[in-house]
Amino acid sequence: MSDRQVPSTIKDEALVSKRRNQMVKGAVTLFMEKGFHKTTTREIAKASGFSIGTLYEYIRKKEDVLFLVCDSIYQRVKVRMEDSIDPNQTSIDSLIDAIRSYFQLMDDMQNEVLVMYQEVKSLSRDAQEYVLQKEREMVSMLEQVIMNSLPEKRSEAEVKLIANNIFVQGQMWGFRRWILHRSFTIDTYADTQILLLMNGLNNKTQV
Amino acid sequence: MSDRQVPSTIKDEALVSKRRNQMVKGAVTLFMEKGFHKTTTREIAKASGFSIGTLYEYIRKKEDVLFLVCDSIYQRVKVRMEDSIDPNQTSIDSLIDAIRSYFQLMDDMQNEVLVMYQEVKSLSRDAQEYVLQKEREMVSMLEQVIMNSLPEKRSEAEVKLIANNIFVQGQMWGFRRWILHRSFTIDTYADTQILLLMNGLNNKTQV
Amino acid sequence: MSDRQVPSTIKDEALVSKRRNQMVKGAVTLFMEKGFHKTTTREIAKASGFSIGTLYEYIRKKEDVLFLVCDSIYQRVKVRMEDSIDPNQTSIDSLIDAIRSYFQLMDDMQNEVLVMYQEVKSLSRDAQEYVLQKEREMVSMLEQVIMNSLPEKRSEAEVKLIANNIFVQGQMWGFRRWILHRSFTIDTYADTQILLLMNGLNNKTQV
Amino acid sequence: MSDRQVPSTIKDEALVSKRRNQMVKGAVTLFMEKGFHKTTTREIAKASGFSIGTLYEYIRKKEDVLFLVCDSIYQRVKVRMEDSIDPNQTSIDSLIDAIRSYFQLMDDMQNEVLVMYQEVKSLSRDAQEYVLQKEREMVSMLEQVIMNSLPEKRSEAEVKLIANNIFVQGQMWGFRRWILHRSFTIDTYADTQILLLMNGLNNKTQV
DNA sequence: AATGAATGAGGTTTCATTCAT
DNA sequence: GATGAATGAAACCTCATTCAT
Repeated sequence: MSDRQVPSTIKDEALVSKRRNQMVKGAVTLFMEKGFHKTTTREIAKASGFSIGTLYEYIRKKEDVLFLVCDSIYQRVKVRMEDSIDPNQTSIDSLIDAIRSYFQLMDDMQNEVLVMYQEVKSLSRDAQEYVLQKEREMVSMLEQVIMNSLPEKRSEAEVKLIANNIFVQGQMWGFRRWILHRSFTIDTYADTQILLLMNGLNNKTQV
Repeated sequence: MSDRQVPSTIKDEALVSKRRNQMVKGAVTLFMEKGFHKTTTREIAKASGFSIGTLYEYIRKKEDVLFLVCDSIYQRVKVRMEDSIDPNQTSIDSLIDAIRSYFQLMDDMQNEVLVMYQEVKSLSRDAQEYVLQKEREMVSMLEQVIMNSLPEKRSEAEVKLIANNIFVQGQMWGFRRWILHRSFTIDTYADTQILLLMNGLNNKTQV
Repeated sequence: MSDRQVPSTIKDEALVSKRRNQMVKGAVTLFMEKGFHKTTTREIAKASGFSIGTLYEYIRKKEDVLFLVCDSIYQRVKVRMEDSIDPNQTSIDSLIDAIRSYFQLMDDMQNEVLVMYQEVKSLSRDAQEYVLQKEREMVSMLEQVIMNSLPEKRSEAEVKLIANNIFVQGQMWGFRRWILHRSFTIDTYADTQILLLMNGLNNKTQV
Repeated sequence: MSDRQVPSTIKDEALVSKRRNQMVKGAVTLFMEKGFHKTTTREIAKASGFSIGTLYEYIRKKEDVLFLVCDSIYQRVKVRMEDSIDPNQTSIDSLIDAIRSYFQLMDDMQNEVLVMYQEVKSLSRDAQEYVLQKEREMVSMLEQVIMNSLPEKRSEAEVKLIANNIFVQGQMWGFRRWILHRSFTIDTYADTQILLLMNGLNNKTQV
């Protein structure tokens, strides 16, 4: 669906999907290792299992690959978030569950998230806007959960900030792994972040 | 001092410093606009106010410019942090002051921090290690303040995490400006983050 | 076969051979006129009849062109030497024939030999070693003929020296043309060298 | 005297000579190691013991350095040849002595000769002509000795060829060292060449 | 007379993209 | 639909040479 943004000369839509999946899979690894700019289209083609000519039957420009990668990552993240988060729940525990499963997701997709994180700026304005929109949607899923789960009413800004904090803390687990993975596993990381979120520095209670 | 890592063919050290400052100033703007990879060395030279030949008298490779930029940013951030943070203070208020001035600093240097944030991965392994080390030092400054300011003893991991959270929240003000600046000024942002940090979600008290 | 030393991104081996022949042909002329260093890759591409991009599909570095040139020359020299020299002949006349045809060969390939002569030192250590090996092989062909043709047994060193003398005298016809071509044609040159070789200075006999 | 061909902005001729000697000494080593083209003017200046600016007070173009080097080598070779060769002697032994001392000279100046050998072609037409002239003069010294030493009258061409052979065999000791130095010392090399020259292949006599 | 900072033309090489087969 | 050879703009970097001090 979102793929409609990247036109292909190939008619067979199923084939287009299949080839693009190959592409994204190959490209993520490469982008992770060397970054978008240092990865050549030939390398992408090779990693995807077809020729450079074929690659260009399914995209127009190199940047399209990056867009496809980002899009696919967001798609997968979003699906998994929707699966594991029920915004209609109203208990504090449901918020905690949501956070925990989001952190777990960020652990599973560390590499992908890292890539996206570092390379979005290489997208065109348009594509960047599209991607930011996706991110806004995800943040507002978190906002929903937060609002529904908290007993006392909070200001909109405060809720936004909490959502953003959680969102970034999830990504942080990936992009600051060099410092965080020394002191934490994903589980202790989640526990400690939740503890801090709930109690701040003034109280010290077990979650 | 740190410049020793990038050799120059020019002997006059004062001149080297001067020229490199010009370079860094010019490069930051360019990197911000188009990213490191899309910025050409000739553009850097021009923005620095000298010829391409002269540029290469002060660096060896394009990557050196990026290193110089990162180094200079860290240097400036560090100096300002050291100026505004007194790790020997033991009151909660001194922690709050530290956070506030760190956030202010991140507001002032938004662009620089954003650049560094997005481009470090383009540095060589060595240079990256050097930069990460700088970051570790800054995080541990925050750890110090936290440890000294809190009445109750916290676990090392917990302190580390709080320090990392604060550190990243500062950067976040820059790299998520597209979402945060709609709801906050740097002051309300600082206030709210501090509020959350202090009280978490369980209590609602005025700072 | 020997081409395996210079990898190409092009898969069609026949095409690789064809294009490299074009390249060598074009490059020899240029190297002869201006030397390897003063010849630009763009000039080589142009003289070869294709674009600079295409040139680099068939080589990795400019030096590869030089190697290909040297290799091709040795190949051709060797083939012609093998065609015209029968190392199993045992008469003095067969030695004389061998020398005469070798000199004729050096006359035909004057330019090529000159180029190789002046530019081998621009090759990498490895490539130089490879080229010297080829030369050793050719010198030992001459050694064979000499040993088989002479009635009396000579010391190994003496045979080696004679072979080297002949070999260098052949090249000398090319690289000292500015002095030799005034007094000799290739035929009188061959005659006189053979005369000297056979009789030295003590006797004066007609060949 | 020959230096007049390379103008200098410096008036003090003694100083010019001194500086140029430094230059030549430094440059020969560099040219030997990396060749003329891969040696930079800065390297030459450094090896000469002065700055790049000073270098250009004593020459106009990089090529001048090469010319100075070649000129100096020829000068030295010529002086030594004139010292050791008396063209008025008429015995065969005096020819043998001349050859032996010329070969010894070529052994002493191997590196210099090799450099000149490989780099003359980088000189301008004019300079090349000048250098070839020097070479002609040296070859004709040999021609003189040969003519005066031989009992029977030889044709001019034959004498020329013998002189050229000897001349090139001397250089060959340097530029084919990779093959000749395995089987010979300079003394056995000289002996064997003289033996061959005298007796050819038909007779086998001790010198 | 000596210095060395500044210059910029020009070299090599890469790589996204096209298009004939 | 797939291939891969061909293209050339454009990038990085070097280095001979100049000239103000």
